Amino acid sequence: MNQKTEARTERYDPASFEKKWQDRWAADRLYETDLGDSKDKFYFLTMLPYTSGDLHVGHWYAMAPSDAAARYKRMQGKNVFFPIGFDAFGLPAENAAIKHGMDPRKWTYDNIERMRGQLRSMGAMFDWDHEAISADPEFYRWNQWFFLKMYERGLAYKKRAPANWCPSCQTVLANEQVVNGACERCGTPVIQKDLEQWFFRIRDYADELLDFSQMDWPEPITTMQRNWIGRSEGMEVEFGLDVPGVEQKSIRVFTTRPDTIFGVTFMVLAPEHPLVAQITTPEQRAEVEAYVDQARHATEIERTSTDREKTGVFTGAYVTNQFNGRQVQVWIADYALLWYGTGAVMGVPAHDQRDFEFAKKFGLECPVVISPPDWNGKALDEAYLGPGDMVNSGQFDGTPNEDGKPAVIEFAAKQGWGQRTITYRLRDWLISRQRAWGTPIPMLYCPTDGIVPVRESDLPVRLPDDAEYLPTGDSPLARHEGFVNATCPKCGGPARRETDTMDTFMDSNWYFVRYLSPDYDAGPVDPKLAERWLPVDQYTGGAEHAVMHLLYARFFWKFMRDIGVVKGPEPFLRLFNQGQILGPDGQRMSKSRGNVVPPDDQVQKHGADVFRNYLMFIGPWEEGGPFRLDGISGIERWLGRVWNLAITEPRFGQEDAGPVRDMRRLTHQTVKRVTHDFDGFRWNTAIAALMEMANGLSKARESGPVDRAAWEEAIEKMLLMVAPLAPFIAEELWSRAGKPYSVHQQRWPSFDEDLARADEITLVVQVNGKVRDRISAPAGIAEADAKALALASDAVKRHLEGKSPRQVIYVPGKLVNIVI
RNA sequence: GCCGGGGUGGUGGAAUGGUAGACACGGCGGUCUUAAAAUCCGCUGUCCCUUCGAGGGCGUGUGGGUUCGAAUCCCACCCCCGGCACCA
Repeated sequence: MNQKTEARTERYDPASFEKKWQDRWAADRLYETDLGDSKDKFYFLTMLPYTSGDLHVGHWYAMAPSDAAARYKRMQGKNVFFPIGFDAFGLPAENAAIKHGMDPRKWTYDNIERMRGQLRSMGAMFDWDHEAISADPEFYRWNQWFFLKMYERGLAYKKRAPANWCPSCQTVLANEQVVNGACERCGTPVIQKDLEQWFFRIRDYADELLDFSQMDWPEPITTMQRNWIGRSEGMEVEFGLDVPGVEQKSIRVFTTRPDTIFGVTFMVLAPEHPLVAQITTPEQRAEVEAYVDQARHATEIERTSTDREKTGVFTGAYVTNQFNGRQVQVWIADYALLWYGTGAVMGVPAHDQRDFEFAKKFGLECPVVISPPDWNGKALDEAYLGPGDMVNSGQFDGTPNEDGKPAVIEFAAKQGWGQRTITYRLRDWLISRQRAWGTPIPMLYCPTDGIVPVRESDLPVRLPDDAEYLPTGDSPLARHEGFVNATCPKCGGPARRETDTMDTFMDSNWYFVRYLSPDYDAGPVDPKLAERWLPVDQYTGGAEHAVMHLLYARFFWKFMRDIGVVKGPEPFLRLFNQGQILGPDGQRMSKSRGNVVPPDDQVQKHGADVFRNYLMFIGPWEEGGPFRLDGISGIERWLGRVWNLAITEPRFGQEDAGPVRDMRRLTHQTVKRVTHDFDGFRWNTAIAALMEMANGLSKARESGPVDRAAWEEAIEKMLLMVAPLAPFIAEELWSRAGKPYSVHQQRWPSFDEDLARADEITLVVQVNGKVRDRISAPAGIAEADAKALALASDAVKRHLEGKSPRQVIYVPGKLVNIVI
């Protein structure tokens, strides 16, 4: 340092104060919410993290902006509850157990301990007193309780359903463990094996789930849910079956096109359809069996792909179309799915593209029964899907096909052949998992009493501490004698426990209810708190959950409402789905790809404030995208500038009205923009506005003395706006300015429309839609004046070339377009 | 394949019927310094013309359309991302 040095200003050094404030906030319990006071309550929920190990950039990307939004709500005077917990059951823990010989419980809880520390370093205002962990018996006990309630109400039932099965490992595989149709461990081709499994009747709620009117969700998400539920109205109709020795005398199909019933030339059964074995003729048997076997290896995506070459096999059997007495060949093809409709479809080649291709390939007839406009009676080149009059359709000839649909249904009903039916693409929810690290399903199998539920008073059914995880064929719990052997509550005799566990989506169905009273033991939630704090006001989480979790949770909420645990139609009033952050290579981050960006190094290097703001600045939150560190220095410079502006006073002095007005306008305009952007979760543009403000204040300070009142107002409002985004630096600067602790308990700054308004506008002048001039004009300029100003422009005259304008369009305060 | 989202400078992005490229990164030039870093200031889509004042053409994945005016709306196509029911 040389002797000439002025009092050197201290530089922005996050490491010097971030830890200090983190500890202070924790010691003061600054973020603890008084749940007893529900005045202006705001339940802000972000999806709970899975206990995968270390926190990665994706967690920060999800949680830092959620934290900023929760802080903003709090500054607006809401009593905000912002809890956190851990999704602790699942496959990765079990994989770790198998791979490293570790106890999945230890793996999970060690991860939680590490993640807690990392989450605290983020500076988020989580209320740790309400943490819930799904692997705690106090939590999963209520999963079991809910299961029993489902069972009591007939909403839980058992049936056979296929699961991925590796014949070599003798074990069930998750879809993730199947790579190109083969077992990831041993490479053996995976087959579908039928197992007895538990289901929840989500379809009973399908119509109610289609009602999105009681919540404010992004439209793409509701569209996806609507399509996922896939409600179709149509007809279920019987085709006569007469195969010697087969008891069943008809096959039912579901169709959304009853108007095309006279055009049926074949029927397709799903290869798994129970009738297939019975009706197949001896000559066709070998071919059919080979096809059925082959279909067991195909994934559903492959089977339903519309651009795949159609495959299928004739069973040798026929059914009768009762509408016209026509004999119709019965085929099997893998594009028919057993679970959808009746597992059988009628083939109308002329009016369904898939049927058309099938018929063409197998040389089946293709009679037209809906007349295309100006149809000449010739064969079609492709299926005709549009409207038209029914033809070749007996007594229905000449009926417009839309009227024909109800008419055909009515006729079928009168004849006793069928009826109007609604079917859904949505399937009942299979919740059984043949795994050890999950909630045990609380059911018993008694040789005398059959399936018997565990008594409520015997809950929780605890996971054993010493299960074996190595894959040897059975579910790991099935080999644990102490777990399996139980007593039947009905007869007192020996019984076996159900050894399957529940899908982990069960946990995420209701964890946000548990947060309210994680220690409550008289029920899943303290009813008083449920009444006061539910539903969730704002939910944030990854877009990848748009359908499954968010639909299951809505279903489960409605069930909880029906058993009186919660009130109201929907769990999440407002939803925001952020995009997914990808690795620098544009791929999903995963350890196996080696593209995981650990946030800890960055936090160490730049501080938590810089890192979280960088994530908010890189683009619109809903879009996500590849993560690169390229621009982080821009955020560092901006916060450095905020720091300098706040800790070094400018020269104050008397000033002209103009610059004072300009500074106040900058302040109020920025508050307006930032408020608006925060409301829409547009962090990137909010930060851009704050950067412009900081740049503007720097410039004002450099160019001479500034007005004290305007400056102090600017700095104060700027720090308040920075507070939700960068909680550490805001607190430090607020405290240095001698203002009362804590900046996070202050009110969000207000703005004045008049002060925010610009005095001058730039009037854009176009000739034939091309910009030719820009003229500065007073903000309130009248239309006639604006047009006159535009026509007087030299640039405009040059482009008019003497021609006179045909039309002059004026967009107030913005633009004049002269059309010639 | 189906459902949903997206494609804009060298890079991340802004603008959702009215000035394309705000705000940043990077680059170039300057200030300060013995020097470097940091800071601060200026320039930065592209091509043409230039008498150096400026002027003009092109430009938002591709092709077409609607409109006085299109990144924005409509139609067709291409590519990328998410989901597709046992990863969570």
